[in-house]
This record gives sequence, structure tokens and C-alpha cells, in this order.
Amino acid sequence: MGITKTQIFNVEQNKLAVIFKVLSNPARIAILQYISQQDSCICNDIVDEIGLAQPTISQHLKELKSIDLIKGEIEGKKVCYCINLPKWTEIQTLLNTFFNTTKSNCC
Amino acid sequence: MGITKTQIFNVEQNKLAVIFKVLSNPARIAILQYISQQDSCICNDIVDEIGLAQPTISQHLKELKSIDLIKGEIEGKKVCYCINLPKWTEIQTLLNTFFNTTKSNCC
DNA sequence: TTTATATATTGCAATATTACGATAATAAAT
DNA sequence: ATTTATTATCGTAATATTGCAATATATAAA
Repeated sequence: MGITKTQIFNVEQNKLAVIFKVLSNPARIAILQYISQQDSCICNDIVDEIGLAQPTISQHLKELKSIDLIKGEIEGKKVCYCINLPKWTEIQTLLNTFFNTTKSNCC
Repeated sequence: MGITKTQIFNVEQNKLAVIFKVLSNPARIAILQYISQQDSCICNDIVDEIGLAQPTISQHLKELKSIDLIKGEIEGKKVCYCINLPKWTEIQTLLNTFFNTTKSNCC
């Protein structure tokens, strides 16, 4: 099939899965790490740094934006991408809650 | 293509991506949560609980085992699956390190 | 030894993901 | 207005993932 049966799982389970999926690609991990190191990040810089084609980077940025992990501010003809810190922290907390509650019930 | 260019990323980036990928499916999240709630977990119980076919559950368990998130002890003709607590904690720490170091450099 | 039960593996169809070339869209500079 | 630079979108090919039926394997019970 290839299709996940999201309807048989609850909202929390699906939400966690979506977050993990966005983070499940080394290019996106590398993009996040690179963005966090720069004062102002421009997509084309990311293309040079990562070593993937510009459309590919653009697509990965879109996926990171889909869960608000990053935000992009338009500066003239460039776009400055930044980590969305409140969301970043929120997601970190969400994942920690998942890890803590799951292990606390463990046999 | 469909193939991730792992060779252009470093070991840490690929390792994080693999962990996130294993966790990026609601069925596997649900399995982990269910396993953690039971004293002794058997695959067939999981099949009843989750609502996916037995081969599908077996495949998901295999993926969870691939990064040692769970361990399965054979008890007669049944298998008792448990969260692998040391690995669980190790991965939680790894993810927190990623979240903390990434956000600390943020603009 | 046969039968029943529990789990794993194989093979396959449907869908998703990754990556990129071509092209479009947008805005600054000339 | 045209050119240049930057990013986004579209279309497509290659590969990966999800899920299940059929089957295999393994162990306990009869």
C-alpha cells in the first residue's frame, strides 16, 4: 500500500509521527543545524553548504515550515530562514513528554 | 529518485535521521505506548490492540528492534516485547542534545 | 507424531519520498 | 523595460514505505 492508516490512531500519536517524519531526513537535520549557526541564512547559502540542488533544498525547507520548525522572512529578493524558537521548544517538550511517559510505564 | 544521499552527511546527522525515521509512524508510536503499559507484551495482543494485520505489526516490531528501542524475549511459543530502557534513555538524551545545541546557536 | 498456536518471512500492490531539470515568480539593479 | 539574482513550483524518474495475504517456522499441547 504505502499509505499509513492514520484514522486508527489518536491525535497525539499522529502528531508525534508527523514531527518525527519531518525530522527523519539527514538533509533536513543538516539544514536545521546550518540555519542555527548563521546570523542570517539565505537559501542559496544552504544550497552551497549542503550539496543538494536548489529545488531539493527548497522542498526540504517547505517541509520544515509545514510544522513551523522554521520561519522565513523575505528580505528583498532573498529569504532569511530562522529556527522558530517557541515552536522548537514546544516540540522538544512534546517529545520529552512522550519519552518520559512511555518509559515510566515500562516493566 | 527516492534515495537519500546519506554519503554527503555526517554520522551524527544520519544517525539522528534513522532514529527519527523509526519513530515516524503512528503505528510504531502506538506499539511503544502499548508495550510500555503492559507487564508482559505479546505480539498477538498488540495485533488485537492496534488493529493492523499480524505481518504488519511484526514488521513494525522489526523496525523498532533495528535500533534496539525494544527487545523481545522468547517465552515458549510467545515473545515478550519490552522497551529497552538503557537505549530508550540514550536516544532521549541524544535527541535533547540535538535540540539544545541547535537552538543555542539560533539568531 | 499430529495438531494448534504464535510469530516471522516473502511477495506484491498502492502510495510516499527523494532528488533534480525545467520553468515560473519575484524583486533589485541597470 | 530589461537583465540579473534568488527562491518556488511543476513534472518526472528512481527508490522507499506501508500493509496484507500466503506461507514458513517454531514451540507447546494432545
